[in-house]
This record gives sequence, C-alpha cells and structure tokens, in this order.
Amino acid sequence: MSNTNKVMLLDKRIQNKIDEYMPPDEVLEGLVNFFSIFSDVTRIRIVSALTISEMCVNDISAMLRLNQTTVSHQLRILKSVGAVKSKRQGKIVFYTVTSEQINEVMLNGVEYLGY
Amino acid sequence: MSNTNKVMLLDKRIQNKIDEYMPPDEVLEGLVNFFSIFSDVTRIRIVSALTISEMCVNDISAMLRLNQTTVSHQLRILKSVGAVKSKRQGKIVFYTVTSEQINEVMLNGVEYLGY
DNA sequence: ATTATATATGCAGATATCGGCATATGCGGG
DNA sequence: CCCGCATATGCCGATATCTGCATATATAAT
Repeated sequence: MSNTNKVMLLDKRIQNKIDEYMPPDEVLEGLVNFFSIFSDVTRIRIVSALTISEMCVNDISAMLRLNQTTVSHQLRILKSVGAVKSKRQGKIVFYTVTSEQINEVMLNGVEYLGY
Repeated sequence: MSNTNKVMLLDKRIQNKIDEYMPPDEVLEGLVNFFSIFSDVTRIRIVSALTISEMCVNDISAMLRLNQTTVSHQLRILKSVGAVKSKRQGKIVFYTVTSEQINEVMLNGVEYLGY
C-alpha cells in the first residue's frame, strides 16, 4: 500500500514550507558531489595537505605515505569535482586547491566537531 | 621501491609547515564521518527536510516519496553520527536535526556552488 | 488478547567505491 | 632514438554502501 493512502500527520502549512524551502534535487545533487570531497580519508588528507601548500603527485605520495597510483586516482576525482587544479612543469605536475572556500568548509566541520 | 628513496622536491620548510598544520588523522576521520552526512542524496534530502521542520518517519517517507525502510535506515545512520535526534510520542517517533550548524554547513556548500 | 499502525532491524542483492598492479603516456636527458 | 622518471589509466578484487523485502518490536485502540 502506498504512503499516500495514509493519513498525513504533516500539516498543510508545514508541507508548504518544506515545498518552498527544500532545495531542488539539482542543488542537492551538487551538494552531494561537493561534500563527497571530504567523505574519504585519503581524499581529505590530500586536500588538507594541498590547502597548506601546492605539491606534485610524488610529494603528496611521499608525504602522506600513499601509493602513487592511489594519489593519482584521488586527484582525478578531486579534479573532476573542481576541488583542485593542476599545472604541468616538465615531467612534474603540481596540484593546488581551487578555492580558499574549500578550506573554510573544512574549518566549519572542525568547528562543528569542537576540536 | 619505496617513495622515500626518491629525491623529494618538497622543501624542508614546506614539509615542516605541512607537519605542523595538517590535522591529525583522528580529526580527519571525524570530518569524514561528519561530511558523509551529506554524501548521499537520500540522506541530504532527509536532513534538508528536517532542517525546515520536525517530522515523523512516515511523513518523511511520504513527503520525499521514499520507502519507509529506507528512511529508517538513513535516520539510524544520521542518528549514529549525531546529526539528528528523536523523540517518541506514542506510536510516532519525531526526528529533528541536532544543531543549527548542520544547516549552516549546507548553506556553505550552496554558497560554494554558487546557487 | 487481538488487531492495526508506526517504526526498527536482519538479511541479501545490486551497485559503487577504493586501492593496487600492470601498463600506458608524457617529457626531458643523453 | 632510447631510456628513465613522473604521472595517468585500465582493470579487477576487496570492501562498503544503499535499498527493499520480510519480519520484529512498540504502542494504542477495541
């Protein structure tokens, strides 16, 4: 039986409020993509490091003791959601975070957690 | 061969800076748990709705056209990370977000995305 | 006590994600 | 041109996540 057959506790006013204020799915999906940046330890470590200083793949790998392949994979993901950008200098590719806001959002989280 | 055998481009000063400013893994894992709240469309929809108004499971289910079981599962996850709390009134269990900050973090994301 | 409603939980299939190996590609040096 | 270093990519196994069904539990009404 469908839920729509059941008596809704939800009062019309509240329902309207939710219809009005709920971001459309398009926005919510954008948020999901964005916050997914921070939903994996490897990724958040990389972002965190890049927030402090630009680095090349090999340095990230060495610094965080991660397999080079793993770093490349995660950098590709981070790049695909626009969290980082890269510039090539000869053989070496340097990565930086695209926006100061990335760090601010992380600090919000730190604050929320009360560290 | 280990990365530590390779020549580090990383300059000592930068390395020290990263060692100093990188949050410890404990904190990073906390952040991962926290931001994972928003890393799934179903969860973010539920949180988003609860941000606007307290609701019971059945209303969330009806409102967002989600299977009741799915809602319960996600509410359990959200509760386990402290994002929501519940109060029972007879047969009905009402859920609310635990903190205004949850919404602020989401708004940060919205802002970042430029909506 | 029985029944109905609201919610929670165990389980399993479908799917997604992560990480590493093997390998490809890009690039500079000799 | 060939080799070596830096990085990227395809593939796949391991693992995690999500969802829904079946069912359990909680509570109220009769």
